Amino acid sequence: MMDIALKAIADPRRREILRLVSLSELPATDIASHFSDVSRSAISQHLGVLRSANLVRERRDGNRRLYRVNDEEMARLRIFLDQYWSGGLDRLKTAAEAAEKRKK
Amino acid sequence: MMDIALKAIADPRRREILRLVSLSELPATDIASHFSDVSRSAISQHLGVLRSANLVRERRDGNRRLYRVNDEEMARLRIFLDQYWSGGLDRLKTAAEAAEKRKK
DNA sequence: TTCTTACGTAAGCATTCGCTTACACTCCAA
DNA sequence: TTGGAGTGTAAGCGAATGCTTACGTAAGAA
Repeated sequence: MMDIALKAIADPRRREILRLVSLSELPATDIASHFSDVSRSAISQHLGVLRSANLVRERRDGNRRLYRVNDEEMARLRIFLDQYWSGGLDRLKTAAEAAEKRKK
Repeated sequence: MMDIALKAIADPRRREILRLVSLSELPATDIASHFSDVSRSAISQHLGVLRSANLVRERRDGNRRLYRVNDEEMARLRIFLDQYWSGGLDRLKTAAEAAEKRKK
């Protein structure tokens, strides 16, 4: 079931959508207009994927549908990855911090 | 370029492989024998995907090829996700911790 | 040298994916 | 009530994916 979410974020276009709707709630048209090289329908289908992965929430406002990121599901996905990768939040945290320190 | 890694971990079979080689270094045959419902060749191809995503390291030992997880690349992937999802490690950490606390 | 083990890789196939075009529906304003 | 704006969805298509079988190759063992 977490599989669907992982497949969803594996697509760069969908990650960009997630980034947009994490900054502010947006109607589908506005989201689509951010992608000049692809049709509105394609974006609508991407939104469908994100919706079925429960990574975005949809709210109706008259004619429009406003999307925003589902922070809770994102957090759940993150926890899943944490536990999967290293069997513990702590070990991962130190690994990430070490890598970040090395970067500086 | 992080795309390849994300696509790689989107597959449940490959995640299971990563889990195995994060516990201990293993020859390809041993890895394959963990999957009864799929051929050795399929696992070899999965290993190829993980290798080109730089998520595993390969070491030759005579006839065999020993695989282990590449912790450094995993950490890089994790940092990428952290920054992508919430634009900062701190906000993510608190969100994850809050979700975990809610779970208890 | 000649097997055998341990592997990667090529070819082919069914399924999935991301996209486009075309269409259907729901609001709301005129 | 008619029309346009905002949106999801069906159909179809080319490309990518995951799998199988078959083959190729390197490293010991016999």
